[in-house]
Amino acid sequence: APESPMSSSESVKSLTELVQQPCPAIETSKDGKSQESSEPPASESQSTTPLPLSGHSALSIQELVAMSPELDTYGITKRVKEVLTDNNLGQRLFGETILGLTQGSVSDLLARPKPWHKLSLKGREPFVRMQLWLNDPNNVEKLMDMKRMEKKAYMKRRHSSVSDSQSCESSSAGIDYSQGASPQPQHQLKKPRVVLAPEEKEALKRAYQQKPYPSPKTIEELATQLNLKTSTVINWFHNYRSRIRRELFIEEIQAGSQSQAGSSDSPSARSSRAAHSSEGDSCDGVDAEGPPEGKPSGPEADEFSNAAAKSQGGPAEAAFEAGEEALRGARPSERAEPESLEDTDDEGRPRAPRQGSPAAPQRPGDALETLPNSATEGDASTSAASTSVLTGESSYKSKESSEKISSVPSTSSTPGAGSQKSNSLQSLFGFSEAASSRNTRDSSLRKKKAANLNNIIHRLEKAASREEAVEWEF
DNA sequence: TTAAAGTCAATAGA
DNA sequence: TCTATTGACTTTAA
Repeated sequence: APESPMSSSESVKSLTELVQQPCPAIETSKDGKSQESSEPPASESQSTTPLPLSGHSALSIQELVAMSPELDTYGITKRVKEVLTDNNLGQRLFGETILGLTQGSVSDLLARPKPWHKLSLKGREPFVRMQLWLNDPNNVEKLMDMKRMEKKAYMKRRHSSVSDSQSCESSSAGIDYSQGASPQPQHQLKKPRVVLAPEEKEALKRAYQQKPYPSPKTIEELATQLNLKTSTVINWFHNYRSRIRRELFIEEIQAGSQSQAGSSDSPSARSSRAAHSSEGDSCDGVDAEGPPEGKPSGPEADEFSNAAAKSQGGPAEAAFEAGEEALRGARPSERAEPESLEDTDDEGRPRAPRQGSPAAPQRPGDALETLPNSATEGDASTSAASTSVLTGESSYKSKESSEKISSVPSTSSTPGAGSQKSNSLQSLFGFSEAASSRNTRDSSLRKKKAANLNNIIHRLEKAASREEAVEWEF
């Protein structure tokens, strides 16, 4: 609800005050973990608030989140990153003790924060925690203490080798939900992680460009062609869509922030606005949102243009064909393998094979050999295909590069640990250094938007040809 | 049921 | 080590 910059910053303050008191010392907060009960759903196993907040306060984190004003997620992460790096504190420590998240999640969160208004209640939680942490004058100190304690505990454990589960201190200290004790029997059945080969990724990306929301049939086809499990393909599309979307968010945010560097409105407002605008001008907000049917827009539609172009050929089929084509690049490698396709690929573990997913704990080496593919490169027979691959690839490259830039390096702003009260919230987004990368980003955005339009057109054509109901709002 | 959102956790790279 | 990436899983919404 908070709209005006003013109100948001003010409320931030109040929020801040609300929670500030409860977290005097980290250790206390630690032991205060009992109150986890407040955590509603199933997630209790992990994360569950080890956090330094509400040690005893009546407010649970959920409540705080619920009553939190709009926060400037980008600014918050920026400051957090600064504080962490300035004080040599790791994401793991921070994540586990302050956010109740794993390192990877923290990394992701810090690198690609979604705008506040795009976050669900759950998704806002970490940001509220970060804000609270930033507001805590002793934040760094506490984390340092934690670090020390962890180390001590570790040493102790090591020496006593007793593995009596790092009971005490750990609990008092950061709750090692890390791997720590592996309380239960080691999950014997660990599924090896699937690692998609670059060719496979390329093929999937191409397929995505043609059709961000492939039909089951297409997915099936892709899976078969690439010799991947259907679920892997499905997961890949889910993940890719969602990640692309986030990329767009940050690009928008950054673009927005720099375009109005000097403006006085609140950062939070700005960030959200930026995001909105993007959606807005993609005429349909289509972009980032693109739920299944209603709004297709594929965010990163970079190359959608091609898709659109070709799609017009045939309606529904187009997508499929596209998929087919997309496969070409990757296929060669698969093809090389006799069994790969149809050939009853061992259903037992359909795709496992390829990249070390199989029983073999996949090592780089394995992957290499398995993926023989090898055929791909240099194989004249595949030249045609590879050509298309290359084409596609180049575009990805550019996209990727633009993404790179987009990850703005936090710079100035208010580093200092300690007292960066909410005021910082207001000062965020003042960066101008980003300007340097602006052109690239702009063009990238433009490309994406244009691609979006193409995609829309494409889908409209499709829809029209099959007379399916369309409800596009332009 | 499907897609999105949010995470985990393995692992790739510095 | 630490951070970044990413396939898979879980929860939430529609």
